Formats: sequence, C-alpha cells, structure tokens
Amino acid sequence: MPAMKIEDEIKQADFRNAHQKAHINLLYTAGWLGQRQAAAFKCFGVTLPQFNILRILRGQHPKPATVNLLIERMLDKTSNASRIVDKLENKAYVTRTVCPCNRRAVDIRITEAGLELLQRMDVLLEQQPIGLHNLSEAEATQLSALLDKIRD
Amino acid sequence: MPAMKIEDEIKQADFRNAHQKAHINLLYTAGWLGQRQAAAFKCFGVTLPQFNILRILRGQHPKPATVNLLIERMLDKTSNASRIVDKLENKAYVTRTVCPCNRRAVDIRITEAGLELLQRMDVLLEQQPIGLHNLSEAEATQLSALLDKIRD
DNA sequence: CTACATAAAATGTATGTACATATATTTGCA
DNA sequence: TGCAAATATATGTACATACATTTTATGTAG
Repeated sequence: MPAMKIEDEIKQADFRNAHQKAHINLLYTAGWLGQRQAAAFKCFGVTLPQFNILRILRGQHPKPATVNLLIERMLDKTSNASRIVDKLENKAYVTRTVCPCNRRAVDIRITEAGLELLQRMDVLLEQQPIGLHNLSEAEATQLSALLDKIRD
Repeated sequence: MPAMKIEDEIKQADFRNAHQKAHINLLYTAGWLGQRQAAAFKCFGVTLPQFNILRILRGQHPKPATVNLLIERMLDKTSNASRIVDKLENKAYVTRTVCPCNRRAVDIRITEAGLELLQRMDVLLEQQPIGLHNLSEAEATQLSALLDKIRD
C-alpha cells in the first residue's frame, strides 16, 4: 500500500475547502482501515462486526449479554445485532438461551470455542498490527480529540 | 445529538492505549457522519453511494463516464459501481449506452432529471451543513494531515 | 382484571459491500 | 490468421446495514 495523499487516491485534486477535504478523507480512511481489518479477519472465518460482538461477549464472560447490551456497546448502533448473533451461533461461538427472569430477553454467551478463537486472533493481530501505528502517541491523542469535536 | 466522548458513546471506558482509542474513534465517527449524511439524503430518494456517483457524472457532463472511471473516483473502490448505476438508471437519473468505439465499455451519462436533483440537493445541503463545521479551518487541515499519515 | 402502552427480540425488504466468477470484446503475438 | 491474454462490465452469493413491521412478554392505569 503506497503512500498517497487523498487527492491522488480519489483523483479529485480540487476540494472546495479544508473542511470538505477532511470530511472525504475521514470517510475514505475509515473505509481503508476497515477493509484492512476485514482482510486480516477473513482467514479466521469471522467478519469485523462478528469479531466486535465476540469481544463484547468476552468482556461480559462468564455473565451473559442481551441483544440490547450488544447494541449499546457496538460501534454502529443501528446495525442488526440479532442477525450477527445468528451467524455466530451457527459457528458455535455463542449460545442463546431465553433469560429466566425475563422471557422477552435472550441471554447470549460466548462458548469455549469462541474464547479460543479470540485468543488465536489476539496472537496474530499483535504480530502484524494493522492499526494506527504510523501515528505517535501524541498524534493519536490529537486525532481522538479532533474526532470527538466533530461529534459535539 | 449531544456532545459525548467516545468512551461514553460505546460505554467502554478502558482503551488499551491512545492508538486503540483513536482507531475505534475513527471508525465510530465515520459511521456517525455517514449515517447523518444518509439521513439527509433519504428524503431525496438516493443513497450516499448513489449521490457520489451522480456527482462524478456531473463533473464529467456532458462527456460520458465508464464504469471504470466511476470506480477510480469512488471513495470505496471495491464497491460495485455497476449495480449502483442500475438503481440510478431505474430512477432515470442516468442513461447507459454501449460505447461506440469500444463495445465492451458502457457510456454512462447523467440526465436532466439527475442534474436537477443534484441542484435541489445542493441547495438544501448548504442550508443545513452536516459536515465538520465544528472544526476550525486549521483543525480540518490538521485532521487531513493525520489521516494521510495513517495510510502512509 | 382487562386494555393499552411499552419493551426485547426477530423478521422483511431494499440497498450496499466483498469477493469470485461469467460473458463479451479487444488486443497482442506466435 | 488464429488463439490466448487482457479488458470492461455484469452476475452470483454471503454478509452487513437501514428502517419498518411483527411477535411475544411485561407493566400499568382504570
């Protein structure tokens, strides 16, 4: 992946202003990052949203989580947690049981196989980091502050 | 949309380090921004990818564009331009004709209805900007530089 | 205690994404 | 010339997203 400024990446040299340029750059870079992550996850047979849900479930383990809790903690809150859990259940990485104290809710738990998968992924993902390692500590902090300000 | 730091948004107070926090913040903020844009476009009956393609076609107008050219200029290069053009063709915002000089290629042109739609959207989108207006000029420039560095 | 609102999850439909493959056309080269 | 490689686009499938609707269970007001 060669070094490229955003102008070259999408072959549009003339942005209206710095705001538009940063806006497009933000969407583009997030896509770039997400794609690299998805590629790294592919050989494990899980997608990025599935991975994220597994991590939330590991954080709860051995307590169960409900679909509502998953939605609260997911990056994309409008996505359909129920169907992502379907896929993980098919792969035997999670279990679903009706919550005994509230039969509307469903208790979702990560299985041993799921925990083992996460552990294997942790090892490989640390070996080849695909994150923001090009940034210094100070730059990463600065970036977070700018992003927070966008959403204010 | 209330002001919220990323820790509160996804209810995960303990990030491993500044890099991980910025990483998650980047994906989250891009999703947040994309969703707001999609919501603004919804009343016009087009999605964000469809809008982006229409803008590229307006940039070419009255010259045609090919699918390859669209892919080159799209933010997400791996997306399926052909099927997005399908949707726009169904709405009569673009036309497809076999390129006379290369019958493998397809000339795609924006129609009058498409141009008119973009103009209506321009007007409303300028009235209620959904971009990075919280950032100063200097901050937007700084953000772009950080994002470029991530992809180096 | 029924009736209606609320809550939790699942489902339906349209769209988009990622990746592999198919189809048609053109080009290059032995 | 003829045939393989390359090119331009389209299609198939699995997955995810956005949003509306449905199903089932719980709570609450009268």
